[in-house]
Amino acid sequence: MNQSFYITTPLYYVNDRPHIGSSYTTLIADIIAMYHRMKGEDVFFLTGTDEHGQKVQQAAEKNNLSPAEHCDIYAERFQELWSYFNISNDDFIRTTEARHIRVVQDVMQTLYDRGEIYKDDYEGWYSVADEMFVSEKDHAEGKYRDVRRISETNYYFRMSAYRQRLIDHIREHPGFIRPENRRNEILGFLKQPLKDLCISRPKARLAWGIELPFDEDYVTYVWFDALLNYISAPGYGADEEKFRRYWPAVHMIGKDILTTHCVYWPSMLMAAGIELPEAIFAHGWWTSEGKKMSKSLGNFIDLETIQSHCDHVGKDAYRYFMAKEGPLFSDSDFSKARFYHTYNMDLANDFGNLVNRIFKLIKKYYDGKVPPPGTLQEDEQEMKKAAEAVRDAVMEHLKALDVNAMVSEIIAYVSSVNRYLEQKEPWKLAKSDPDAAGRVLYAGLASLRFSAALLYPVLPEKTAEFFSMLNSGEKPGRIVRWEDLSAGTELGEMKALFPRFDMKRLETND
RNA sequence: CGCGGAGUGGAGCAGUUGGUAGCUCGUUGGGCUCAUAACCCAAAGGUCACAGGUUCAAAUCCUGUCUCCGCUACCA
Repeated sequence: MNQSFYITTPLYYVNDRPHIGSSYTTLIADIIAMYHRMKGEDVFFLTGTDEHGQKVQQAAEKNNLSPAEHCDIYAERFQELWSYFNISNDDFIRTTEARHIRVVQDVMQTLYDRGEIYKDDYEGWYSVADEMFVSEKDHAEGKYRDVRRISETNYYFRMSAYRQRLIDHIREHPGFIRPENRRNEILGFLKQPLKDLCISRPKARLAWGIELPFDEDYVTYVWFDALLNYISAPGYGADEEKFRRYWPAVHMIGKDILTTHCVYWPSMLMAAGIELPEAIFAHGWWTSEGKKMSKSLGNFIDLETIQSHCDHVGKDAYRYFMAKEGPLFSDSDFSKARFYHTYNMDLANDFGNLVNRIFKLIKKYYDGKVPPPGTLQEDEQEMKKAAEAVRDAVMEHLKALDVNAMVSEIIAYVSSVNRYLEQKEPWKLAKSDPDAAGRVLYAGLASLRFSAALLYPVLPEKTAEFFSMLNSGEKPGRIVRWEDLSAGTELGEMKALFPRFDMKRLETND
């Protein structure tokens, strides 16, 4: 049986409107999933929505909807978004689904039976206005209004007991938390004693949640509920074969939810006796035009803005930018100028223009048919070897989940084909030495075909168009051999894959 | 306050067994004209935050200073 690969996005909370940040995690997870499928692996790629909790309940009330109705609207919105971006997720889980609730209650009961959960009173500051508990420090700083001392009885998970085991695991598995700076953050965090985690909410205060199996007066704390999706979706407790096949997962997350994923989640799994995730990768944030995105500044890059960019240069251009320039290891800036500039440089000038010139040369001098390679000479052998080296490098970077490096590697190769052409000048050779010109054009086209095949997860639509132009009967989705470009095939109709974007348009309208 | 990270030519970044600083973009000059005002070549531009120290030799190791940033959890 093929090797399996399981990758997840966080479950998106059905409260905020989707924006660039929501799309980024999903897009890079999608790209990684697609590369693994290209390798022939059996991939399970999961995303979904997190639908419980106080904020959902409040938002629903505000709109005069039941929480369930509210969730339906948002879940659909996310599904439409992923469909718009051609996201290849294999499953979409909603935490309000029965299959999920069953697992949450099952795990909850197991932990309770094992004595991992206990009941206790908590006394602390509570802001009535904001309906939430306030830390000692925040209260001292006067951040919240209407604060009073209250006490509440809740259930607690003995998370503190797992501190040392967690530290050991992180130390013994360097790739468990990535990138390394995040790993250090968590190790730093764990230097202090770990507290137990409050995992319930009294229904009197919050009804919208999964009822505790051992106390009907309480619902499960939303994070405890949500994290379990990673095992409920692949069939934990329901389809053991499927679960064993896919678990453990690689979790792609944003840096904001590092602690929940790297501390709460592994502790929960250890307590339940379940294997820990293979890796947790926390990427950085996008800034917008050089500034931190914030609700108050109102500079969130929302879906409408993204779609208008996609209308100009295609969805693949957006995927490409996310993949190549995205904040994998630190924060990164999304500006219109940078976005369109990158599009022009890499896709229009390098890739698109190169396709165009080679196709035109073949049309002009070879009647539109792929010329025979003849006997490849040293330079062509070099192109072939370089292509294979790029493929290997891309697969290495894939292991590190370094999408930035993967894309850079391929586009640098495409760029080298431009240099190769310039050096060989097939437009001159065509007149003096047609065989040599044919060989060069074959090598150029073979290199482009190889690159296009490798770029498929990043540019699914455009590489499909490329193969259709190539008219070889192939579809992207697998890694090809450089030398398998068959001579004699008549090229299909030509069109500009990536029309240049006129930067002047940025000044005039949008 | 504590812990951690960062400060490299105009911009964004590489650069951990220490040995005369690289990449992409931008800028300037040239070439080519098969191509989407594209492509190719070349040049200019950095005392590698600052001050000390170790060493034959430091962006790279040590010490101190300045600046920026992240984390410090039950409201995900």
